[in-house]
Amino acid sequence: MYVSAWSANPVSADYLASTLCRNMERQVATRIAQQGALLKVQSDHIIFHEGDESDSVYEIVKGMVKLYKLLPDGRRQITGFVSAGDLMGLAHKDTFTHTSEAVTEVVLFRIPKARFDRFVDEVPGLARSLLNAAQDELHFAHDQLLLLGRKTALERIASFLLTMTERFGELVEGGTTSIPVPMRRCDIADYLGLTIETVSRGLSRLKKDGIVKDLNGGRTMLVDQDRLIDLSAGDDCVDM
Amino acid sequence: MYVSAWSANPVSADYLASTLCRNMERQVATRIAQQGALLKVQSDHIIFHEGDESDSVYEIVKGMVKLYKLLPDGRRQITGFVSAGDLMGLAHKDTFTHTSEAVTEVVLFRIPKARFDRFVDEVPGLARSLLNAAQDELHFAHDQLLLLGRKTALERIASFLLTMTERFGELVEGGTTSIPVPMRRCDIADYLGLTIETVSRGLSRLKKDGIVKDLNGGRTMLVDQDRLIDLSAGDDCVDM
DNA sequence: CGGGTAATTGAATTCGGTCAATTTGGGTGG
DNA sequence: CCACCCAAATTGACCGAATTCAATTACCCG
Repeated sequence: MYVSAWSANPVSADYLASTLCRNMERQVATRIAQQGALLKVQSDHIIFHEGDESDSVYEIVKGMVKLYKLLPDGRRQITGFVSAGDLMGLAHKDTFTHTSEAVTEVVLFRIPKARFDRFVDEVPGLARSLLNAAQDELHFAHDQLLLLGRKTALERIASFLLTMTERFGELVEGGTTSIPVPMRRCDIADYLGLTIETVSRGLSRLKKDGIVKDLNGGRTMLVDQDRLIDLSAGDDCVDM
Repeated sequence: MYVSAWSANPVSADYLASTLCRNMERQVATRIAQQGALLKVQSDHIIFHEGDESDSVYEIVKGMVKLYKLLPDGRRQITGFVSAGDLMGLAHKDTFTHTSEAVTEVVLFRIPKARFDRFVDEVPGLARSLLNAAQDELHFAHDQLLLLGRKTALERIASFLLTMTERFGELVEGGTTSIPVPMRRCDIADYLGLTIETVSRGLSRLKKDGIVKDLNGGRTMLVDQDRLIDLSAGDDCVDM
Protein backbone atom coordinates (compact mmCIF):
# COMPACT_ATOMS: atom_id res chain seq x y z
CA MET A 1 0.00 0.00 0.00
CA TYR A 2 1.77 3.08 -1.22
CA VAL A 3 -0.39 5.74 0.30
CA SER A 4 -0.10 5.20 3.99
CA ALA A 5 -0.63 8.87 4.67
CA TRP A 6 -4.19 9.17 3.47
CA SER A 7 -6.98 10.27 5.70
CA ALA A 8 -10.53 10.53 4.41
CA ASN A 9 -12.91 13.29 5.47
CA PRO A 10 -16.44 14.31 4.66
CA VAL A 11 -16.54 16.83 1.85
CA SER A 12 -18.68 19.80 0.92
CA ALA A 13 -19.26 21.21 -2.53
CA ASP A 14 -17.12 24.19 -1.61
CA TYR A 15 -14.02 22.14 -2.17
CA LEU A 16 -14.81 21.14 -5.71
CA ALA A 17 -12.79 23.39 -7.89
CA SER A 18 -12.73 24.69 -11.41
CA THR A 19 -12.38 21.90 -13.93
CA LEU A 20 -15.01 19.64 -12.55
CA CYS A 21 -17.68 22.05 -11.48
CA ARG A 22 -17.12 25.26 -13.33
CA ASN A 23 -20.31 26.27 -15.09
CA MET A 24 -22.24 23.80 -13.00
CA GLU A 25 -25.23 24.42 -10.80
CA ARG A 26 -24.47 24.31 -7.14
CA GLN A 27 -27.00 21.57 -6.67
CA VAL A 28 -25.16 19.31 -9.09
CA ALA A 29 -21.81 20.14 -7.57
CA THR A 30 -23.17 19.16 -4.19
CA ARG A 31 -24.45 15.87 -5.58
CA ILE A 32 -21.04 15.08 -7.01
CA ALA A 33 -19.32 16.11 -3.81
CA GLN A 34 -21.46 13.68 -1.85
CA GLN A 35 -20.22 10.79 -3.98
CA GLY A 36 -16.58 11.28 -3.07
CA ALA A 37 -14.28 12.13 -0.20
CA LEU A 38 -11.32 14.34 0.63
CA LEU A 39 -7.90 12.87 1.24
CA LYS A 40 -4.70 14.37 2.54
CA VAL A 41 -1.39 13.08 1.16
CA GLN A 42 2.03 13.95 2.55
CA SER A 43 4.70 15.26 0.22
CA ASP A 44 6.74 12.61 -1.64
CA HIS A 45 4.04 10.01 -1.13
CA ILE A 46 2.73 8.17 -4.15
CA ILE A 47 -0.96 8.59 -4.94
CA PHE A 48 -1.18 5.92 -7.63
CA HIS A 49 1.17 3.89 -9.79
CA GLU A 50 1.28 3.59 -13.55
CA GLY A 51 -0.37 0.30 -14.43
CA ASP A 52 -2.57 0.16 -11.33
CA GLU A 53 -6.26 -0.36 -11.84
CA SER A 54 -7.72 3.13 -12.22
CA ASP A 55 -10.81 2.82 -10.08
CA SER A 56 -10.92 6.46 -9.01
CA VAL A 57 -10.81 9.94 -10.46
CA TYR A 58 -9.06 12.67 -8.46
CA GLU A 59 -9.29 16.40 -8.33
CA ILE A 60 -6.48 18.34 -6.70
CA VAL A 61 -7.94 20.62 -4.06
CA LYS A 62 -4.70 21.98 -2.62
CA GLY A 63 -0.99 21.50 -3.20
CA MET A 64 0.99 20.19 -6.15
CA VAL A 65 1.34 16.75 -7.68
CA LYS A 66 3.78 15.44 -10.28
CA LEU A 67 2.83 12.84 -12.90
CA TYR A 68 5.54 10.73 -14.46
CA LYS A 69 6.39 7.76 -16.62
CA LEU A 70 9.35 5.46 -16.21
CA LEU A 71 11.45 3.38 -18.57
CA PRO A 72 12.38 -0.14 -17.40
CA ASP A 73 15.90 1.03 -16.49
CA GLY A 74 14.62 3.86 -14.29
CA ARG A 75 14.85 6.82 -16.63
CA ARG A 76 11.99 9.11 -15.73
CA GLN A 77 9.93 11.69 -17.60
CA ILE A 78 7.67 13.97 -15.61
CA THR A 79 4.76 14.77 -17.92
CA GLY A 80 3.29 17.48 -15.79
CA PHE A 81 2.82 19.22 -12.48
CA VAL A 82 -0.84 19.52 -11.54
CA SER A 83 -2.45 21.70 -8.90
CA ALA A 84 -5.77 22.93 -7.52
CA GLY A 85 -8.59 22.39 -9.98
CA ASP A 86 -6.79 19.80 -12.10
CA LEU A 87 -8.12 16.29 -12.57
CA MET A 88 -6.16 13.04 -12.58
CA GLY A 89 -7.09 9.53 -13.61
CA LEU A 90 -9.56 10.45 -16.32
CA ALA A 91 -8.26 8.17 -19.08
CA HIS A 92 -10.91 5.72 -20.14
CA LYS A 93 -8.44 2.88 -19.92
CA ASP A 94 -8.78 0.69 -16.88
CA THR A 95 -5.25 1.35 -15.67
CA PHE A 96 -3.41 4.55 -14.79
CA THR A 97 -1.07 5.78 -17.49
CA HIS A 98 1.17 7.65 -15.04
CA THR A 99 2.55 7.43 -11.58
CA SER A 100 1.32 10.27 -9.40
CA GLU A 101 3.36 11.61 -6.51
CA ALA A 102 2.75 14.50 -4.12
CA VAL A 103 5.27 17.34 -4.53
CA THR A 104 3.89 19.23 -1.54
CA GLU A 105 1.37 18.15 1.04
CA VAL A 106 -1.76 17.66 -1.02
CA VAL A 107 -5.51 17.61 -0.48
CA LEU A 108 -7.41 15.54 -3.02
CA PHE A 109 -11.04 14.93 -3.82
CA ARG A 110 -11.46 11.29 -4.78
CA ILE A 111 -14.51 9.82 -6.47
CA PRO A 112 -15.02 6.24 -7.70
CA LYS A 113 -14.67 6.16 -11.44
CA ALA A 114 -17.97 4.40 -12.04
CA ARG A 115 -19.82 7.18 -10.23
CA PHE A 116 -17.84 9.83 -12.01
CA ASP A 117 -18.64 8.26 -15.36
CA ARG A 118 -22.34 8.32 -14.48
CA PHE A 119 -22.12 12.05 -13.89
CA VAL A 120 -20.33 12.55 -17.19
CA ASP A 121 -23.20 10.83 -18.97
CA GLU A 122 -25.97 12.48 -16.94
CA VAL A 123 -24.85 16.05 -16.31
CA PRO A 124 -25.45 18.13 -19.42
CA GLY A 125 -22.33 19.84 -20.67
CA LEU A 126 -19.94 17.99 -18.38
CA ALA A 127 -18.55 15.76 -21.13
CA ARG A 128 -18.15 18.87 -23.25
CA SER A 129 -16.31 20.79 -20.58
CA LEU A 130 -14.04 17.81 -19.89
CA LEU A 131 -13.39 17.62 -23.62
CA ASN A 132 -12.30 21.26 -23.62
CA ALA A 133 -10.04 20.63 -20.64
CA ALA A 134 -8.51 17.58 -22.35
CA GLN A 135 -7.87 19.62 -25.47
CA ASP A 136 -6.14 22.32 -23.44
CA GLU A 137 -3.96 19.65 -21.85
CA LEU A 138 -3.21 18.26 -25.28
CA HIS A 139 -2.19 21.69 -26.50
CA PHE A 140 0.11 22.06 -23.53
CA ALA A 141 1.60 18.61 -24.09
CA HIS A 142 2.35 19.56 -27.69
CA ASP A 143 4.17 22.69 -26.55
CA GLN A 144 6.19 20.44 -24.29
CA LEU A 145 7.01 18.19 -27.25
CA LEU A 146 8.47 21.23 -28.98
CA LEU A 147 10.42 22.04 -25.84
CA LEU A 148 11.85 18.53 -25.43
CA GLY A 149 12.45 17.94 -29.11
CA ARG A 150 13.95 21.23 -30.17
CA LYS A 151 14.88 23.65 -27.38
CA THR A 152 18.30 24.08 -25.77
CA ALA A 153 18.87 23.55 -22.06
CA LEU A 154 18.65 27.25 -21.22
CA GLU A 155 15.54 27.70 -23.37
CA ARG A 156 13.89 24.80 -21.56
CA ILE A 157 14.68 26.25 -18.17
CA ALA A 158 13.43 29.68 -19.19
CA SER A 159 10.27 28.10 -20.64
CA PHE A 160 9.68 26.21 -17.42
CA LEU A 161 10.01 29.33 -15.28
CA LEU A 162 7.73 31.14 -17.71
CA THR A 163 5.07 28.46 -17.43
CA MET A 164 5.26 28.66 -13.65
CA THR A 165 4.96 32.43 -13.95
CA GLU A 166 1.85 32.16 -16.13
CA ARG A 167 0.23 29.63 -13.83
CA PHE A 168 1.22 30.86 -10.38
CA GLY A 169 3.04 34.16 -10.78
CA GLU A 170 2.19 37.13 -8.60
CA LEU A 171 3.35 40.47 -9.90
CA VAL A 172 5.56 42.13 -7.32
CA GLU A 173 6.82 45.42 -8.74
CA GLY A 174 9.19 46.83 -11.30
CA GLY A 175 8.58 44.05 -13.79
CA THR A 176 9.44 41.24 -11.42
CA THR A 177 7.09 38.38 -10.64
CA SER A 178 7.13 36.03 -7.67
CA ILE A 179 6.69 32.32 -8.37
CA PRO A 180 6.60 29.29 -6.08
CA VAL A 181 9.08 26.51 -6.95
CA PRO A 182 8.05 23.67 -4.66
CA MET A 183 9.65 20.87 -6.67
CA ARG A 184 13.24 19.65 -6.40
CA ARG A 185 15.95 20.14 -9.01
CA CYS A 186 15.68 16.50 -10.00
CA ASP A 187 11.97 17.00 -10.69
CA ILE A 188 12.68 20.01 -12.87
CA ALA A 189 15.37 18.01 -14.65
CA ASP A 190 13.07 15.05 -15.29
CA TYR A 191 10.40 17.45 -16.51
CA LEU A 192 12.75 19.19 -18.94
CA GLY A 193 14.64 16.14 -20.18
CA LEU A 194 17.88 17.37 -18.56
CA THR A 195 20.11 16.45 -15.61
CA ILE A 196 20.09 18.20 -12.24
CA GLU A 197 23.55 19.56 -12.99
CA THR A 198 22.41 21.19 -16.20
CA VAL A 199 19.35 22.66 -14.48
CA SER A 200 21.56 23.99 -11.70
CA ARG A 201 24.01 25.53 -14.16
CA GLY A 202 21.17 27.10 -16.11
CA LEU A 203 19.60 28.63 -13.04
CA SER A 204 22.99 29.92 -11.88
CA ARG A 205 23.41 31.53 -15.25
CA LEU A 206 19.98 33.18 -15.02
CA LYS A 207 20.81 34.43 -11.51
CA LYS A 208 24.14 35.83 -12.68
CA ASP A 209 22.33 37.68 -15.47
CA GLY A 210 19.80 39.11 -13.03
CA ILE A 211 16.82 37.37 -14.62
CA VAL A 212 16.10 35.18 -11.60
CA LYS A 213 16.56 35.70 -7.87
CA ASP A 214 16.18 33.12 -5.10
CA LEU A 215 13.93 34.29 -2.33
CA ASN A 216 13.53 31.86 0.54
CA GLY A 217 16.19 29.31 -0.20
CA GLY A 218 14.91 28.62 -3.69
CA ARG A 219 11.33 27.77 -2.66
CA THR A 220 10.24 31.04 -4.18
CA MET A 221 11.86 32.93 -7.04
CA LEU A 222 11.65 36.42 -8.41
CA VAL A 223 11.73 36.38 -12.18
CA ASP A 224 11.86 38.90 -15.01
CA GLN A 225 9.03 37.63 -17.17
CA ASP A 226 9.90 39.67 -20.27
CA ARG A 227 13.47 38.45 -20.42
CA LEU A 228 12.30 34.88 -19.82
CA ILE A 229 10.02 35.21 -22.84
CA ASP A 230 13.00 36.22 -24.96
CA LEU A 231 15.14 33.36 -23.64
CA SER A 232 12.46 30.73 -24.12
CA ALA A 233 12.89 31.18 -27.89
CA GLY A 234 9.74 33.19 -28.19
CA ASP A 235 7.73 30.21 -27.06
CA ASP A 236 4.49 31.91 -27.98
CA CYS A 237 5.60 35.09 -29.64
CA VAL A 238 3.82 34.10 -32.82
CA ASP A 239 0.44 33.14 -31.47
CA MET A 240 0.08 35.43 -28.46
CA MET B 1 -4.22 30.91 -50.09
CA TYR B 2 -2.08 27.97 -49.07
CA VAL B 3 -4.27 25.16 -50.31
CA SER B 4 -4.44 25.67 -54.01
CA ALA B 5 -4.91 21.99 -54.60
CA TRP B 6 -8.26 21.57 -52.93
CA SER B 7 -11.25 20.35 -54.79
CA ALA B 8 -14.60 19.99 -53.07
CA ASN B 9 -16.98 17.16 -53.83
CA PRO B 10 -20.33 15.99 -52.57
CA VAL B 11 -19.96 13.53 -49.74
CA SER B 12 -21.85 10.49 -48.56
CA ALA B 13 -21.91 9.05 -45.08
CA ASP B 14 -19.79 6.16 -46.31
CA TYR B 15 -16.70 8.31 -46.14
CA LEU B 16 -17.07 9.30 -42.53
CA ALA B 17 -14.68 7.17 -40.61
CA SER B 18 -14.13 5.85 -37.16
CA THR B 19 -13.52 8.67 -34.68
CA LEU B 20 -16.40 10.85 -35.69
CA CYS B 21 -19.08 8.33 -36.41
CA ARG B 22 -18.13 5.15 -34.67
CA ASN B 23 -21.03 4.03 -32.51
CA MET B 24 -23.31 6.41 -34.29
CA GLU B 25 -26.54 5.66 -36.07
CA ARG B 26 -26.30 5.79 -39.82
CA GLN B 27 -29.01 8.44 -39.93
CA VAL B 28 -26.94 10.78 -37.77
CA ALA B 29 -23.78 10.07 -39.73
CA THR B 30 -25.62 10.99 -42.90
CA ARG B 31 -26.84 14.24 -41.35
CA ILE B 32 -23.30 15.15 -40.37
CA ALA B 33 -21.98 14.17 -43.76
CA GLN B 34 -24.44 16.52 -45.42
CA GLN B 35 -23.04 19.44 -43.47
CA GLY B 36 -19.54 19.10 -44.85
CA ALA B 37 -17.62 18.31 -48.00
CA LEU B 38 -14.71 16.22 -49.22
CA LEU B 39 -11.46 17.84 -50.30
CA LYS B 40 -8.42 16.45 -52.00
CA VAL B 41 -4.99 17.85 -51.08
CA GLN B 42 -1.77 17.10 -52.92
CA SER B 43 1.25 15.91 -50.97
CA ASP B 44 3.43 18.64 -49.40
CA HIS B 45 0.58 21.14 -49.54
CA ILE B 46 -0.37 22.93 -46.37
CA ILE B 47 -3.91 22.39 -45.10
CA PHE B 48 -3.86 25.08 -42.42
CA HIS B 49 -1.32 27.22 -40.57
CA GLU B 50 -0.70 27.54 -36.86
CA GLY B 51 -2.35 30.76 -35.76
CA ASP B 52 -4.95 30.82 -38.53
CA GLU B 53 -8.56 31.19 -37.53
CA SER B 54 -9.83 27.67 -36.98
CA ASP B 55 -13.20 27.84 -38.67
CA SER B 56 -13.31 24.19 -39.71
CA VAL B 57 -12.88 20.73 -38.31
CA TYR B 58 -11.32 18.05 -40.52
CA GLU B 59 -11.42 14.31 -40.62
CA ILE B 60 -8.79 12.48 -42.60
CA VAL B 61 -10.51 10.14 -45.03
CA LYS B 62 -7.45 8.88 -46.89
CA GLY B 63 -3.72 9.51 -46.82
CA MET B 64 -1.38 10.90 -44.16
CA VAL B 65 -0.97 14.36 -42.69
CA LYS B 66 1.75 15.77 -40.43
CA LEU B 67 1.08 18.34 -37.72
CA TYR B 68 3.89 20.57 -36.52
CA LYS B 69 4.92 23.57 -34.49
CA LEU B 70 7.73 25.99 -35.30
CA LEU B 71 10.05 28.13 -33.23
CA PRO B 72 10.71 31.65 -34.50
CA ASP B 73 14.11 30.60 -35.90
CA GLY B 74 12.63 27.74 -37.88
CA ARG B 75 13.27 24.79 -35.61
CA ARG B 76 10.39 22.40 -36.12
CA GLN B 77 8.70 19.77 -34.01
CA ILE B 78 6.26 17.41 -35.67
CA THR B 79 3.72 16.52 -32.99
CA GLY B 80 2.05 13.76 -34.91
CA PHE B 81 1.21 11.97 -38.11
CA VAL B 82 -2.53 11.54 -38.57
CA SER B 83 -4.39 9.29 -40.97
CA ALA B 84 -7.81 7.93 -41.90
CA GLY B 85 -10.29 8.35 -39.07
CA ASP B 86 -8.32 11.02 -37.23
CA LEU B 87 -9.70 14.49 -36.58
CA MET B 88 -7.88 17.82 -36.83
CA GLY B 89 -8.82 21.29 -35.68
CA LEU B 90 -10.85 20.28 -32.66
CA ALA B 91 -9.28 22.62 -30.10
CA HIS B 92 -11.86 25.00 -28.70
CA LYS B 93 -9.52 27.92 -29.25
CA ASP B 94 -10.34 30.11 -32.22
CA THR B 95 -6.98 29.55 -33.88
CA PHE B 96 -5.16 26.42 -34.99
CA THR B 97 -2.42 25.29 -32.62
CA HIS B 98 -0.48 23.51 -35.35
CA THR B 99 0.42 23.74 -38.98
CA SER B 100 -0.99 20.85 -40.97
CA GLU B 101 0.69 19.55 -44.11
CA ALA B 102 -0.12 16.64 -46.38
CA VAL B 103 2.52 13.89 -46.33
CA THR B 104 0.83 11.93 -49.10
CA GLU B 105 -2.05 12.91 -51.32
CA VAL B 106 -4.90 13.29 -48.88
CA VAL B 107 -8.68 13.20 -48.90
CA LEU B 108 -10.31 15.22 -46.12
CA PHE B 109 -13.81 15.67 -44.84
CA ARG B 110 -14.26 19.30 -43.85
CA ILE B 111 -17.09 20.66 -41.76
CA PRO B 112 -17.57 24.23 -40.48
CA LYS B 113 -16.70 24.35 -36.82
CA ALA B 114 -19.97 25.99 -35.80
CA ARG B 115 -21.95 23.14 -37.33
CA PHE B 116 -19.65 20.58 -35.85
CA ASP B 117 -20.07 22.11 -32.41
CA ARG B 118 -23.85 21.92 -32.80
CA PHE B 119 -23.57 18.19 -33.40
CA VAL B 120 -21.33 17.77 -30.38
CA ASP B 121 -24.02 19.37 -28.22
CA GLU B 122 -26.95 17.61 -29.89
CA VAL B 123 -25.79 14.09 -30.66
CA PRO B 124 -25.89 12.00 -27.49
CA GLY B 125 -22.56 10.42 -26.69
CA LEU B 126 -20.57 12.36 -29.25
CA ALA B 127 -18.92 14.64 -26.71
CA ARG B 128 -18.13 11.56 -24.67
CA SER B 129 -16.57 9.72 -27.56
CA LEU B 130 -14.55 12.78 -28.53
CA LEU B 131 -13.41 13.01 -24.92
CA ASN B 132 -12.18 9.42 -25.08
CA ALA B 133 -10.38 10.13 -28.34
CA ALA B 134 -8.75 13.24 -26.83
CA GLN B 135 -7.61 11.23 -23.83
CA ASP B 136 -6.07 8.60 -26.08
CA GLU B 137 -4.22 11.34 -27.93
CA LEU B 138 -3.07 12.77 -24.63
CA HIS B 139 -1.78 9.38 -23.56
CA PHE B 140 0.10 9.08 -26.83
CA ALA B 141 1.54 12.59 -26.45
CA HIS B 142 2.80 11.68 -22.99
CA ASP B 143 4.55 8.60 -24.37
CA GLN B 144 6.16 10.92 -26.89
CA LEU B 145 7.31 13.21 -24.06
CA LEU B 146 9.09 10.22 -22.54
CA LEU B 147 10.63 9.45 -25.93
CA LEU B 148 11.87 13.01 -26.50
CA GLY B 149 12.95 13.63 -22.94
CA ARG B 150 14.66 10.39 -22.09
CA LYS B 151 15.29 8.02 -24.98
CA THR B 152 18.49 7.69 -27.02
CA ALA B 153 18.52 8.21 -30.78
CA LEU B 154 18.32 4.50 -31.58
CA GLU B 155 15.55 3.97 -29.04
CA ARG B 156 13.57 6.81 -30.60
CA ILE B 157 13.94 5.37 -34.09
CA ALA B 158 12.95 1.90 -32.90
CA SER B 159 9.96 3.39 -31.04
CA PHE B 160 8.89 5.25 -34.14
CA LEU B 161 9.03 2.14 -36.31
CA LEU B 162 7.16 0.25 -33.60
CA THR B 163 4.40 2.85 -33.53
CA MET B 164 4.09 2.64 -37.29
CA THR B 165 3.95 -1.14 -36.96
CA GLU B 166 1.16 -0.98 -34.40
CA ARG B 167 -0.84 1.49 -36.46
CA PHE B 168 -0.26 0.29 -40.00
CA GLY B 169 1.70 -2.94 -39.85
CA GLU B 170 0.64 -5.96 -41.89
CA LEU B 171 2.09 -9.24 -40.76
CA VAL B 172 3.98 -10.83 -43.61
CA GLU B 173 5.50 -14.08 -42.36
CA GLY B 174 8.25 -15.41 -40.18
CA GLY B 175 7.89 -12.65 -37.62
CA THR B 176 8.34 -9.79 -40.06
CA THR B 177 5.82 -7.02 -40.52
CA SER B 178 5.38 -4.70 -43.47
CA ILE B 179 4.92 -0.99 -42.72
CA PRO B 180 4.44 2.02 -44.97
CA VAL B 181 6.92 4.86 -44.43
CA PRO B 182 5.52 7.66 -46.57
CA MET B 183 7.30 10.53 -44.78
CA ARG B 184 10.77 11.86 -45.54
CA ARG B 185 13.80 11.49 -43.31
CA CYS B 186 13.53 15.13 -42.28
CA ASP B 187 9.96 14.51 -41.11
CA ILE B 188 11.05 11.52 -39.05
CA ALA B 189 13.90 13.62 -37.64
CA ASP B 190 11.60 16.50 -36.69
CA TYR B 191 9.19 14.03 -35.15
CA LEU B 192 11.89 12.37 -33.04
CA GLY B 193 13.84 15.49 -32.06
CA LEU B 194 16.87 14.36 -34.08
CA THR B 195 18.67 15.36 -37.29
CA ILE B 196 18.26 13.60 -40.62
CA GLU B 197 21.84 12.33 -40.36
CA THR B 198 21.19 10.68 -37.02
CA VAL B 199 17.97 9.10 -38.32
CA SER B 200 19.83 7.84 -41.35
CA ARG B 201 22.64 6.39 -39.27
CA GLY B 202 20.13 4.72 -36.95
CA LEU B 203 18.21 3.14 -39.80
CA SER B 204 21.47 1.95 -41.38
CA ARG B 205 22.36 0.35 -38.10
CA LEU B 206 19.00 -1.41 -37.88
CA LYS B 207 19.37 -2.64 -41.47
CA LYS B 208 22.86 -3.93 -40.77
CA ASP B 209 21.53 -5.82 -37.75
CA GLY B 210 18.74 -7.33 -39.84
CA ILE B 211 15.94 -5.69 -37.87
CA VAL B 212 14.75 -3.53 -40.77
CA LYS B 213 14.73 -4.06 -44.53
CA ASP B 214 13.91 -1.50 -47.21
CA LEU B 215 11.34 -2.74 -49.64
CA ASN B 216 10.48 -0.33 -52.46
CA GLY B 217 13.13 2.32 -52.06
CA GLY B 218 12.32 2.95 -48.44
CA ARG B 219 8.61 3.70 -48.95
CA THR B 220 7.83 0.39 -47.32
CA MET B 221 9.89 -1.43 -44.72
CA LEU B 222 9.95 -4.93 -43.35
CA VAL B 223 10.56 -4.88 -39.62
CA ASP B 224 11.13 -7.38 -36.83
CA GLN B 225 8.57 -6.17 -34.31
CA ASP B 226 9.90 -8.19 -31.37
CA ARG B 227 13.44 -6.87 -31.70
CA LEU B 228 12.08 -3.33 -32.12
CA ILE B 229 10.22 -3.73 -28.84
CA ASP B 230 13.49 -4.63 -27.13
CA LEU B 231 15.36 -1.72 -28.70
CA SER B 232 12.68 0.83 -27.88
CA ALA B 233 13.64 0.43 -24.21
CA GLY B 234 10.56 -1.63 -23.49
CA ASP B 235 8.32 1.26 -24.36
CA ASP B 236 5.27 -0.53 -23.06
CA CYS B 237 6.66 -3.68 -21.57
CA VAL B 238 5.24 -2.76 -18.19
CA ASP B 239 1.70 -1.92 -19.09
CA MET B 240 1.03 -4.20 -22.04
C1' DC C 1 20.24 8.85 -69.91
C1' DG C 2 21.14 12.77 -67.22
C1' DG C 3 19.53 16.20 -63.45
C1' DG C 4 18.23 17.29 -58.97
C1' DT C 5 16.58 16.18 -54.56
C1' DA C 6 16.91 13.06 -50.81
C1' DA C 7 19.63 9.89 -48.30
C1' DT C 8 23.89 8.06 -46.73
C1' DT C 9 28.45 8.20 -44.94
C1' DG C 10 32.56 10.40 -42.92
C1' DA C 11 35.19 13.78 -39.97
C1' DA C 12 35.24 17.36 -36.69
C1' DT C 13 32.80 19.86 -33.16
C1' DT C 14 29.84 20.87 -29.24
C1' DC C 15 26.35 20.80 -25.90
C1' DG C 16 24.86 18.46 -22.34
C1' DG C 17 25.98 14.28 -19.50
C1' DT C 18 28.90 11.89 -16.23
C1' DC C 19 31.81 11.67 -12.46
C1' DA C 20 33.65 13.86 -8.52
C1' DA C 21 34.34 17.38 -5.08
C1' DT C 22 32.34 21.22 -2.41
C1' DT C 23 28.94 24.08 -0.57
C1' DT C 24 24.44 25.17 1.15
C1' DG C 25 20.73 24.88 4.11
C1' DG C 26 16.99 22.92 6.71
C1' DG C 27 16.13 19.91 10.56
C1' DT C 28 17.45 17.71 14.95
C1' DG C 29 19.16 16.89 19.31
C1' DG C 30 22.26 18.04 22.95
C1' DC D 1 20.88 28.41 20.89
C1' DC D 2 24.13 26.34 18.39
C1' DA D 3 26.69 22.51 16.44
C1' DC D 4 26.16 18.78 13.76
C1' DC D 5 24.12 15.90 10.11
C1' DC D 6 22.48 14.74 5.83
C1' DA D 7 20.19 15.48 1.66
C1' DA D 8 20.08 18.68 -2.01
C1' DA D 9 22.29 21.93 -4.81
C1' DT D 10 26.27 23.87 -6.90
C1' DT D 11 30.56 23.88 -9.29
C1' DG D 12 34.44 21.90 -11.87
C1' DA D 13 36.84 18.70 -15.12
C1' DC D 14 36.30 15.45 -18.49
C1' DC D 15 33.71 12.60 -21.73
C1' DG D 16 30.62 11.10 -25.25
C1' DA D 17 26.35 10.98 -28.04
C1' DA D 18 24.41 13.56 -31.30
C1' DT D 19 25.03 17.64 -34.22
C1' DT D 20 27.32 20.10 -37.71
C1' DC D 21 29.78 20.49 -41.75
C1' DA D 22 31.19 18.29 -45.91
C1' DA D 23 31.40 14.81 -49.51
C1' DT D 24 29.43 10.98 -51.83
C1' DT D 25 25.80 7.92 -53.32
C1' DA D 26 21.04 6.52 -54.46
C1' DC D 27 16.90 7.27 -56.57
C1' DC D 28 12.88 9.28 -58.82
C1' DC D 29 11.22 11.70 -62.95
C1' DG D 30 11.19 13.76 -67.16
